[in-house]
Amino acid sequence: MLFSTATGYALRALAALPEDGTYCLAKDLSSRLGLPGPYLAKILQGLVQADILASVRGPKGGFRLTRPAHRITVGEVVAAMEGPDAMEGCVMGFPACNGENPCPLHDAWSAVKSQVSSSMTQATIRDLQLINIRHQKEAKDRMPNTPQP
Amino acid sequence: MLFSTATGYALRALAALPEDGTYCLAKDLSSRLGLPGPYLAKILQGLVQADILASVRGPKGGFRLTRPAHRITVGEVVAAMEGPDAMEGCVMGFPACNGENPCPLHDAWSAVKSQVSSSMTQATIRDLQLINIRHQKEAKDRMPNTPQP
DNA sequence: GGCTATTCGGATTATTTCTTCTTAAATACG
DNA sequence: CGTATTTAAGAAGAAATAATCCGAATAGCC
Repeated sequence: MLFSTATGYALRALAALPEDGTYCLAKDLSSRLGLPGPYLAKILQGLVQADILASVRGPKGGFRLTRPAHRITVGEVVAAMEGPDAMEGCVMGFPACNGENPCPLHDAWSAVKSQVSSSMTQATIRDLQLINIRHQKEAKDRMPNTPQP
Repeated sequence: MLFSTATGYALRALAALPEDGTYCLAKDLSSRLGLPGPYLAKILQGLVQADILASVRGPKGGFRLTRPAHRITVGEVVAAMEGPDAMEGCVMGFPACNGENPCPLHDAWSAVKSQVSSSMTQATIRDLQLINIRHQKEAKDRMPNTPQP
């Protein structure tokens, strides 16, 4: 993966939140996604401080997005998790690599960076939600004889 | 960086080895490159087991490439360091992401992967050596009044 | 209003992985 | 055969990941 596991967890959690702004328990998220509960809780706290999530404690509390899902970009989340310049520097860590004296992967990587960066600023949490929805639908279609009420 | 620091160190060390197959000390490499000596030594050991380096211990010993630099690809080194499927899976770690149900970065990332992979299998250690050589030359040109004999 | 159950917030502690250091083994040379 | 040199391997430290615990805030109920 390109990013840290924590960033992956953050994105998966955000994509699993309900769209209607209902508060959602950290515990529910972790059990639903199969992620380590306490670790996820800490990640969610960080997202609150980054103003991506809002939290309320006490009964009926939990976490929700501060904005509609389509107003939160993937890039924003990555920046909050990994720091603003996560993709800087040479792919291979060569200090001598720069535009005038490029490493063999320099151009490929530059292209990659701008491509991924622009995709990240375009893609929103809403887009990620759709993956899960499609994924669930797909699973359902494969097994039409689901438990009846 | 795309890869781990250890992989970066490995590539930098390989690129700094003499071309003529002379044995080179781990200590020399680390001091020349400014890398932590013991850690680099361990990395070099791993490269020996991957049949990229050969080592001899004792006086006049050291490390050297098992093949000419242009016969060792960057991809081979990365695979030895990071495992064969270092770039597999979704960029964001989404389990639900696949070709039929892609995440918003899926296509961009796929393009990236094939681009970087092919660059990696084409680029060799020899190419990396050239960066350093150019880099040194450049530094020299900027400061023509170097110490005279 | 006060009590209680619920849920986040922060601190502390374990576990694993990554990095660095120390000691042991091997080789060449006198 | 002994000693200096150099890698090899295992031990120690640092950082990331994951778990646990208790305190603080909120909502609902009596």
